[in-house]
Amino acid sequence: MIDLDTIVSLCKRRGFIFQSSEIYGGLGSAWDYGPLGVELKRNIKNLWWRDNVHLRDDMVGLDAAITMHPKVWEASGHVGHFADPFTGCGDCGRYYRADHTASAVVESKWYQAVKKALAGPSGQKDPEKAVCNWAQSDGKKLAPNLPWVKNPNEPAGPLLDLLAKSAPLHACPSCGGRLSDPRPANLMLHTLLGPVEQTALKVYLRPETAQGIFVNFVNVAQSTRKKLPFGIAQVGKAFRNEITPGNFTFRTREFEQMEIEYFCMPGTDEEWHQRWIDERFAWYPKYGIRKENLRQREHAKDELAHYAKRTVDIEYLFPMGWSELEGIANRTDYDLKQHAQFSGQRLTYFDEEKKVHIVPYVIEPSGGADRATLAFLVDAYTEEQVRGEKRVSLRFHPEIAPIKIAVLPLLRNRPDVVETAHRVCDDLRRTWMSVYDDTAAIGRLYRRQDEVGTPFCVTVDVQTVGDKEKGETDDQKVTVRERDSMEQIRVPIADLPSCMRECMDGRWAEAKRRHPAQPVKE
RNA sequence: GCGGGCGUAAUUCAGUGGUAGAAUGCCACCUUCCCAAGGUGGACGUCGCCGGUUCGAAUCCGGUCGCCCGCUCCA
Repeated sequence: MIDLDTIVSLCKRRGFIFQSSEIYGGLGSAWDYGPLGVELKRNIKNLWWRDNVHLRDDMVGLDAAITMHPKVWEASGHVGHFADPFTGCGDCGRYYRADHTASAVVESKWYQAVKKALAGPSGQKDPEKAVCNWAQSDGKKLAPNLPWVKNPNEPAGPLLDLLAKSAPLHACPSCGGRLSDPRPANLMLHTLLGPVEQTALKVYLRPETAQGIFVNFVNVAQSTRKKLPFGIAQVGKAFRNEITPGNFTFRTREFEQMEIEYFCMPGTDEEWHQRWIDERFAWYPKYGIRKENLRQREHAKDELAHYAKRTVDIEYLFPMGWSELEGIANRTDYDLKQHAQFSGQRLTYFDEEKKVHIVPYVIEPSGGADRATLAFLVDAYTEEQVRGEKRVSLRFHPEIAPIKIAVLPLLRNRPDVVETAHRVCDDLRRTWMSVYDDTAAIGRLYRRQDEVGTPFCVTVDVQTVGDKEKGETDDQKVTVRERDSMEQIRVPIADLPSCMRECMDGRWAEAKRRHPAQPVKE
C-alpha cells in the first residue's frame, strides 16, 4: 500500500492539491485543488450527479445556501448534540465527552493497574503503601500526570477512597492529568451576518448539507409534482470544527458533501435503505475503485446518530487504514417532524390513495467529495518497472481522469508535424479535455502523462504529414497509445473522434482489432 | 491542545558554528521517426517564521506556525 506522503507530494508536484495558504506557513486542515485536482474532483461530482440525478426519474437536485436560519440547527439537534459538553485534559490536551469520562477512567490502563496492585498481597496488607509503590513504578509510565505519581508526598487517601467506592475519578483516562470542568464544545463554525457586529445575527456554517434539503422538502415536492418515493440530491460545502483534522484531505474543517435525501413511504424505508446501500456500494467500482479496497460496516446500536434507525458505512482501505467514504443512514421521519414542530409548518406528503397526510421516511446516502477524490487518487496510483526504470502512473478510469487525451508531436523541429498536432488537438478539445505538449522527447512526454493519469496519447509523426523531400506521401494517420498497457495502434485522423469515443468507453480491445498496431521500437 | 518525530530548491534528501549541496524534475536551444535517450546552456532556496546567544547561526537556545504518528470526531 502506498503511503500518503507519496500521494501528497505527487499531488503538489503535478498540480492536483496544494496546502491552503502555503506561503504563509499553511493553514491546518484546508487544502486547495490545483488545475488537475479541480478537474478530477469535478469529474467525480459530475458523475455522481449524472448517475444519481440525471439518469433517474425519481431524483431532483438542489443547491441550498450555506448559511441558514439559526433555528434549523436547533430543530436538527445539532445545537444540542453537536455541542455535547467536552472536558479537556490540562496536561496532555486530550478531549473527552464529559458523559464518557467516568467509564473511560474505569476502563483505562492505569485505573486497572491500580486496582490490580491493590488486589495483590501487599495491597491487602497496606493499601496506601501499595498505591505509593505503584505510583513510583508502573504509574510513571501509565499515568505520568496523576497527582500521586507526580508528587510522592501527595496523600493517597483520596485515591483509595475513590477506588473503594468505585466513584468516578476526575482524572484523564489516558495520562491521569487534571480534567477541566465540562464546557460546551462548539463543533459548528459560525459567523456574523450583518455589517455591524453588535446587531449582527449569529449564524452557523452548515455542518451538513442535509438540512437544506429537509427545509425545502415541501417547496421541491410542490414545484416538481414528485410522487413518493423520490429523492433530492445536493453537492456542497459543509463545515465542522473537527477536534483533530488530518490525513491530508481526509478530515478537514471545510469539506464538500454529496448527499441524497430519499423520501419514501413509512414501512418501505428498510427496503429502500438496503437498495441505496447496494446502489452506492456498486458506484465506486464502476469508476475503477478496486472492490477489495471497499467494504461495508454496520453501525453498532450504541454508535448510531440520534436520528438514525440504521446506518451502514462504505469504507475504503486508505493508506492509514479502513476509513469512511460514505454513510448511508435511515433517518426515519425525525428531521421532517422536528422541522414541522420548530417551524409550525406542515411538512407532510398527501397520500392520494388513502387521503391522508403522512410524514415520509428518509434514507440518506451521504458521501464526501474530498474523500472520494482521495480514494480515487490512492486507488489509481501504480508503480511498476519498465525497462529498468520506475514508471509511476495514475490508472484513472477515463471518465475520472483530469486530462483525457494528450496530443504529442514525435518531432518538434518539423513545422508540418507540429502544426498537424495542434490541429488534431484543437479538434479533440471540443469533445474531450485535451492538452498539447512538445517540450520533451516522446518517452518523457508519455511518462508525464502517465503520472497525471491521462488514459490516451495521440502522436503525430512524419508519416502522418508525409516527407516531401523523400517523395513520401502523407498517410494522415496518428498513433494512439493506451496508458496502462502502453500498446499503440495507428488510426486515420478522420476516424479519431469515433475511435476515441470507443477508447473512452473502455473498448480498447475493439479499437485494437479495427486498427493496426504501431510497434514500439526496442 | 499533550507526547514522540519532523520542517533546507518544484520533489526526495545530504549538510551540527565559518555567509548553502546532490539527485530527480523544470526552462531554452540543438539533436532525435515511439516509451523518463544524448549534448549545451539556464532559472531556482533571506535553510518555516520571529527573537536570543555569538565576531559569525541552516547548525545552539526560546517562542511561534505547520506537517506526520498516537489519543478523539465524522463525510
